[in-house]
Parts: sequence; structure tokens; C-alpha cells
Amino acid sequence: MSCIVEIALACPLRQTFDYLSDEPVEHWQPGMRAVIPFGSRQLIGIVIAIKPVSEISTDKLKKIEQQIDKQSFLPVEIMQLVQWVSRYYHHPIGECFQAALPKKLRLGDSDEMQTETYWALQQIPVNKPGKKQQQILDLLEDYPEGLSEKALRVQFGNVKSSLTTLAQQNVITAREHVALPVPCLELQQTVSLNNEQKQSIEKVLAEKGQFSSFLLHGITGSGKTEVYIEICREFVENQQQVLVLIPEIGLTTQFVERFRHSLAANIVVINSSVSDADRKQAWLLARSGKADIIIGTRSAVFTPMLNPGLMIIDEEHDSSYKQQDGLRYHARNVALMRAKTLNIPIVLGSATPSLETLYQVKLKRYQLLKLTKRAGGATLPNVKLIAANKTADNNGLSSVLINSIKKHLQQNHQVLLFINRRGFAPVLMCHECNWQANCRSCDAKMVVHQHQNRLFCHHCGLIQTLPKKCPECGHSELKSYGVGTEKIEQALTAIFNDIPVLRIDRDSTQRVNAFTNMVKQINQGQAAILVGTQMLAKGHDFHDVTLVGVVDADQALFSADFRATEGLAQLITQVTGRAGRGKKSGEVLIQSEQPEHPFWKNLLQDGYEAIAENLLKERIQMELPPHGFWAVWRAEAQEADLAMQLLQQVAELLQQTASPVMILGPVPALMEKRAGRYRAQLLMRSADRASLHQLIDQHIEAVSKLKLARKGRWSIDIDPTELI
DNA sequence: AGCACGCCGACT
DNA sequence: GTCGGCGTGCTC
Repeated sequence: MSCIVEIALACPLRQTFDYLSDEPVEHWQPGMRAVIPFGSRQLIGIVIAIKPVSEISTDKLKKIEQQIDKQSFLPVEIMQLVQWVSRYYHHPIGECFQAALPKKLRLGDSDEMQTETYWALQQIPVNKPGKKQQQILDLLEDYPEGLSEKALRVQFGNVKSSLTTLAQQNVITAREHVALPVPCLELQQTVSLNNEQKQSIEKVLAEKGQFSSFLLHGITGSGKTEVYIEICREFVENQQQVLVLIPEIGLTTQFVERFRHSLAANIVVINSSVSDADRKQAWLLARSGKADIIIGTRSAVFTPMLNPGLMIIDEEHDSSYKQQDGLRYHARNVALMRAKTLNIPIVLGSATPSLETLYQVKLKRYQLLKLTKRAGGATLPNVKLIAANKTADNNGLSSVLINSIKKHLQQNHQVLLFINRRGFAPVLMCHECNWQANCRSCDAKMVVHQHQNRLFCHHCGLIQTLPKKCPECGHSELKSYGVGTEKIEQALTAIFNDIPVLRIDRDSTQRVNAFTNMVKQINQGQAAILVGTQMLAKGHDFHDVTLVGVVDADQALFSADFRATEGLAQLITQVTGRAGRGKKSGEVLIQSEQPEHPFWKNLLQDGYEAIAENLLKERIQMELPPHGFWAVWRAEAQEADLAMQLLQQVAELLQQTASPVMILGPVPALMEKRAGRYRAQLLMRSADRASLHQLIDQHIEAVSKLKLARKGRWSIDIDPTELI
């Protein structure tokens, strides 16, 4: 008996499509994949529902070409989660499924797990085994379930011939088994925890098996990772899976390695450095319950689990949890929603929690867990503000800072200098005619990169050769202004010529292993100066750094984005936390052209918590998020004004309905032109979430039918975190 | 989004 | 005479 199958497709349409199937109803389940004809194309879709009749007349329905999955594919929980995401973010359902699936599975790969050869002991050898053979046998003794050939190869190198010999003698046997991640063969002893850590662990474990949200607010270096690990240990022992989300930063290996060295568990990692094949395997291992711990970036929030027990969001304040194009979801919020429906606890961890999260703590929706002491008895560094003067200083470095660097290097310590701009200098000018190197596709200046002898636009990626003379008037003296990592690197090399200066930014770490090699060199502990962007600020544990210098921190104080101050407070607190993490005590020097700005006094005297409290009060007073709810319509188009016109029409549509929602704009984006496109936005503000979503739902279809909507790109951003 | 269909300018 | 430009409309 045939049936009607409702299918979500990977196209930007806010609807599903019905198809006829020859298969009987009972062969179908929501969540399965199917190949279907769509227009003149062939697509893969996800089954949303199976039904006896369609609202579309039967003669218009096409037949399903192929049923890809014969058994359930996406669990009901993920189906509901993705559908919730589609409704909440007002994004086409098919594209939401795209975001939730690993590429290979999206493209129709079989959902069978990769297998590999596992070896296990069979009987005592008769002949005396060779040296390598003996090593293998010794190790296998500890693993009665067997070890994968891959794991043995990682440990002993080429093992093929040894294994063949041992197998011929029936000492060991081979068996095909689902490929699990290579286990860590040498577990470290557990570290001793302080009382705050122990209490935090207990409080989370007390909520096992029910929804409960926690903020683990631990100062930098207070041992949050150890708390996560000990909580995980308990869940793993109970055969429950843990999903750990981490920010998208270059190096997550440090974090992952600590888990691997501490827990005898199957730990899979899903981040950008993992191949498509491994991603698929990790996803399948999680779905089957064979992965105990899943560590991944933003999109891993959609990973299915057979026995979910807990979710952890590390560095919950990090902006990379919010996707800034396509489906603009916030992984932290999706995780909270998921934890609620799964009825499991969720832990958000940070040294610098977002105001959103602190607001929830204030409303008593999250339990607060605090770690106020640095682990291992390390002390927080002493922080000082230096008045910097642009014109008088040596390439942006004040003499106070240089003298201090000298002092720390003499003690054979390491120094970290933070400057949040890569390249040599952000401005190139002609003295004669006032010409300036601007990007032709963006409202932005080109940045001088001296190493490559080029000009770069950091917004669209435009590359030009560095001009030798002014393209306007031909004058040969072009001057650059401002500082970037390259200039600081150059200045320091000139001053401290016998000390290695390591520049760590996107340019210097592009080559494979460049970053890992630099980290290795740093960890050897000799005196060195590290110059870097926020790549350096996030999460690294450099034990020999005793001085942190912040070269140019002020820009954010004058930003038009009301969130900039929050971001600056977080960044400074995080950078500050890089000093004195080992046994040596640390010092931090912050150069500012605005040392009198109340922000600094507030942050340095009272700390992050206090400044966050003040900022939150301000936001509540001014009815800014997290108090009240926002949504932004964004549009961009190749032609000037088109985006504004489109949003003007959207505003007119929205205003046709009487609603408590405030409509503001449209206005051009702060940087109106970017990558050759003109951008604009339209803001919606509301005191309650429901009216905001209702108003969007009422008009989104009419908006997508607007003529101008086809000419430019448009999107809607729920709970925006950036006003661009 | 893709893709087809359709109706107007500079080319083998 | 055609190739191809992108405006418009549709996709169960």
C-alpha cells in the first residue's frame, strides 16, 4: 500500500514537499533520507512525516526515487530539535537539517560505521616471542577486549609482520569491529581538587537525570577543565554520554588532550580540523552510544546521542557560538533548549561570563558555581595601566613597557604582548596629497603587510602589492600609521636582538604545524617574546609567561556597538589571565590612551564581575538585551540603496499590524559597503518574545515574495549579537 | 538556491 | 540569422 511522505529539502523555501511512495507506511519513519526529483534536479531530503493524504492533488505529486535509509536515521529528539530551531530562528527547515548533518551523510552516504581490525590475546605463546611481539602481547594483556591495529601502530610503529606471525601461531586473533578513536594508553593520575572544585562537581552531580542549568564561573587558571573532567568521569561510569562544546579557536588540542589523558573513555572530536570521513564516524559513534564524550564546536550541538547525560559549554561567552550567516543560531541557546527537552543538566563555564548568562543567574534560572582561586597555588597577576602617547612612543611601545620587558627577560622569563591587529600598520598615506590606501570593495582602509610586501583588506580579502609611490600624485614618500603585530615584532627584534620574537597571528600560523611548532618552542621555557592577536588570548596555558602587555586596547571604548565594552572587558580579563599561570608570579601592563576612562578603573579595581554587574544594570535601565528581545532584518545588495529600499518595504509591511513591537530603521550598516555589497538593517525590539516572533511569522512570507527580495540577499537574525 | 523559459543586443 | 544577457517564475 503506497503512502504520502512529507519531505524537507535543502533549499531556501519555508515549506516542505509531499511525495508519493510505493513503500508501505510501516517502511517509513520521520528522520529517514530519500532521493527525490525536484524540478529538473535530484535532491536528498529528510522525511518529516508520513500521511495518508496530501493537500496537494495526487496528479501533481511525484514519486520518491529511492529510500536511502531502511532503519531510523535521525532520532526523534533531533527531529524535534531541528524543527524547533527552524521555527525559533525563522529559517527554512531544509537548511536547518543541512546544518545539523555531517557533509557525507547530507550527501547520501550510508550510515554504517567504519570498521577496522582489532587484535586480542588468544593463547599463551609456545615459542618465545621477539622483542616487539612481546611488547604487543604485554599491552594486549591490559586490553582483554582487544586493541585496534591503528592503536598498536601509533604505539609501536610498523606492527604488520609481528601481528601476522603471532596470528599464525594462534597467539592472537583478529576481529573486525567498529572503529573507535584510538585510546590514550597512558592515563595520568588524577589531580587533587580544591574545595570549590569539589563542591561544584557535587552540585552538578546532585542534579543528574533532570534539567538544571549551571554557570561555572571560575577565574582564569582556576581549573574549570578539571571540574568538567571529574563530572564527566561520573557520567561515563554510568554509561551516559556527555556533549562538550568548545569555541572555534585554532588550538583545541590542549583541551582535548587533558580529557584523553584523564578518562578511560571513547572521546570523539568534531571540529574544523577533522576530515569529513572522521566527522561522519564520530557522529555515528555518538548516535550509537559508542562515543562516551563528544567534544566539538558550534555545529556539534546537533549531534545525536543514544544515552545523553550532560552538556557542557566551555567559554560560554565566546562569540563563535553564534553563527553569523545562513542559519544564525546560537549553539549555547540551542544546547539549553536541548538540555531542557532531554531533561539533563547543562554546565556553562567561563572566566568572563556573558551578560546574557549573568542575567539568567540573577533571575535564579541558573545555579552559580564559583571558582575563586587559581589552581596549584598560582596567584593572579598584578595589573597596571600605563598612559600611552601615540606620537612620542617607539612604534607603539611605551618606555615603561619596554623597561618592564627587559626586566622579565633578564630573569629568563617569557613575555606576551597582545595587539588585536595583524599586519604592519592599518593606514597607508601620502604626505604630499593626502591620498589613503582604501579598499575598493569595502568602506575600509587597506592594511600594510610588510612581510609579504602587500596591502590587505581585512574585510573582503582584497590583496594588492604595496605601492612604492603615491598612485595619485607620484610622490615617493608614503607613510604608514598605527601599529599591528608585524610592526611590534620588528620593533622588539631591533631592541632585543638576541631574544627570539614569535609572532602568532593568522598570517604566521597559516602553514601546517606552524602554530604547533611555535607552541612547542614556547613550552621549552627559554626567554622569548610572544607577539600576537586574540589567537594568543584564548585558552592557552603558557607556564613561563610572567609579563603580559596589552599594546593598544582602546578602540572598543569608542565603538558604536553597545556590546563592545562587554567584549573588551572579557578580552582584557582573558589576556590578563595568561600571566603567572605557573609557579612564577605574573605582571600585566595595559597601555591606554584613555587611562582616565572610568572603564579601566572599574575593571582593574573591581574586577570583571563588578564591571559586568554595572554593564548589566545599564542594559536593563536602557532596555537593551539581555533585558527585552531583539530581532534584526538584514539585507545586502550589489547596488547602493537597494538593501535600504528592501528593508523600507519590510518596515512598511511590519507596521501594517498593530503590535507592541518597536520597529527601528532601516539604517545602513556601520560599514555600509563590504566586499562590494551595500548593507542595511532593520531592528525590532520587544518586551516579550512571543509578540516579536508572532510579528515575524505574520509577515515573513510576504517579505520573501517582495520583488526586491530576489535582487538582494536578506536574512533575519534572532537575538543578534553583532550590529554590523 | 537552482534551473528553465523567454525575450532583446553584438557576433561567427 | 544565432549565442547569451539576466528578469521572472516554479519547484510536491
